[in-house]
Amino acid sequence: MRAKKNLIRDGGTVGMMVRAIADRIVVGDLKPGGKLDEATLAEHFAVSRTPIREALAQLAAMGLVDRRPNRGAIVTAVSQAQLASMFESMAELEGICARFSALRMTSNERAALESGHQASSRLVHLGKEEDYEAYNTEFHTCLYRGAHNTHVFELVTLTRSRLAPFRRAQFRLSGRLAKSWEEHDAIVTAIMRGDASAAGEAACAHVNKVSNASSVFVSGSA
Amino acid sequence: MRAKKNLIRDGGTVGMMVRAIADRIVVGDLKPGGKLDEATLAEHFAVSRTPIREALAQLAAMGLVDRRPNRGAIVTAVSQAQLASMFESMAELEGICARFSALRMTSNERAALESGHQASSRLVHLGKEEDYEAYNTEFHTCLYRGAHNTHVFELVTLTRSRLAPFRRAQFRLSGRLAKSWEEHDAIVTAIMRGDASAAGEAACAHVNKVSNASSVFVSGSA
DNA sequence: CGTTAACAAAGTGTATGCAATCACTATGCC
DNA sequence: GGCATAGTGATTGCATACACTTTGTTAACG
Repeated sequence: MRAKKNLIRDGGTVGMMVRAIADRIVVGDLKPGGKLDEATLAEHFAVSRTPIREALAQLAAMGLVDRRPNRGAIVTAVSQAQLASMFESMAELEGICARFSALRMTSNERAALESGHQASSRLVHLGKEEDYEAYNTEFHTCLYRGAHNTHVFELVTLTRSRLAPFRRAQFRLSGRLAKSWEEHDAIVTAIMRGDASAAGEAACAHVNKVSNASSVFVSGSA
Repeated sequence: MRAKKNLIRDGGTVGMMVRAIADRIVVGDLKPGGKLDEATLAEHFAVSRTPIREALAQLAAMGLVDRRPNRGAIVTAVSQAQLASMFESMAELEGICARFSALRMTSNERAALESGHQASSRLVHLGKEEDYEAYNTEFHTCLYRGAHNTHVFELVTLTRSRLAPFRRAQFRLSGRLAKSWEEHDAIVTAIMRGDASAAGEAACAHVNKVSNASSVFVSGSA
């Protein structure tokens, strides 16, 4: 909540720059290991170095950049092992969310989850990757909210933001769209049944599939 | 100035102040909702406001303080619901660590875990609460490391630091020491057997017990 | 010719000053 | 008498200036 508040702080100068820099990192405009010169960034955003330093501090807290003492800040370069650990964590966290969701979701939340899921089947048949990706984010956010645990929500959101750069193009893999929907279906069905452990297993397996799909791009780019 | 810099060699000035302020929050010297005035803190640490601001930013990222735009920073006041969610998260995270530890701990790590655990039994019989508390921290850190997942380690460490203020006095409850050891024993035994699910269950249950024990103090103080 | 030490340049860390925003209070109006 | 509004005080946020650390290059010595 608090971290999110800092992220979404509209109108704030530093918040805007945080999002701008984070976007540039996620998009790949700034590559891992690339130097982030404070003076250059200050000139780019037409501000002084002080707010830039604040922004870099927040980005460092998010794990997107790495600040070395007296040696400047660089875009965080995640090793293959670290990436695997993040995906593994993500799978576990999603499993927790799905488990809790199966037990705690309100009837409204269940209805919204199911209706959105059924509607997304159209996107799959039409092959609308972009739209499905947008819905996918929404779907998972529903799971996070449905767990009714603010701290888990924070942790899973943090992890997702760190993984964002590596998950971007996962749906480009042929057949991934349909498989994703089937995996979602298993999760939704289990949640509707109130079967916590099945929902947890399904969500965990789903993320692990995404992990495998994304690792292709990682090894390809690195 | 130079003499002071020699003193704070480890981690830099801001890191030192972050730990100092965090300690004061954890100890209870600074109470939730208490205002953290930049000028006062700057005078207290004999530095300017700039590094204080950096320290507050890091503390905000840790979730220990809450920075309101243009309204100053206060010690984070966690609601009962948020606290419960954090304990629940902690239980799940520890469960994950124990599960992974059962599968991945090296023989050295297993030996260290078991020997430390057996040695701690002396502390229980002698009723050395302080020493046992110190060992307890070490024990759980072993579990976190044994999971061999850097990201989970980060998440669980973050959560533990946020919960630290509320877990301090848990061992003051009569009989909690012996029960804690028994719960540890169940975890260690399961890990030694390589029984992942049993280890996870045991660790999860252990933290939930701690949650119940700590909630007494929370409701008592608040 | 290789190695080391010193110097210079660049960039981060810190201090201080100024401007903008927010809370509090007092006064005027309803 | 209560509420709204304007003024004042304080505190945060940003900019600029300076000091210290680090790094790369060059020159001198072994």
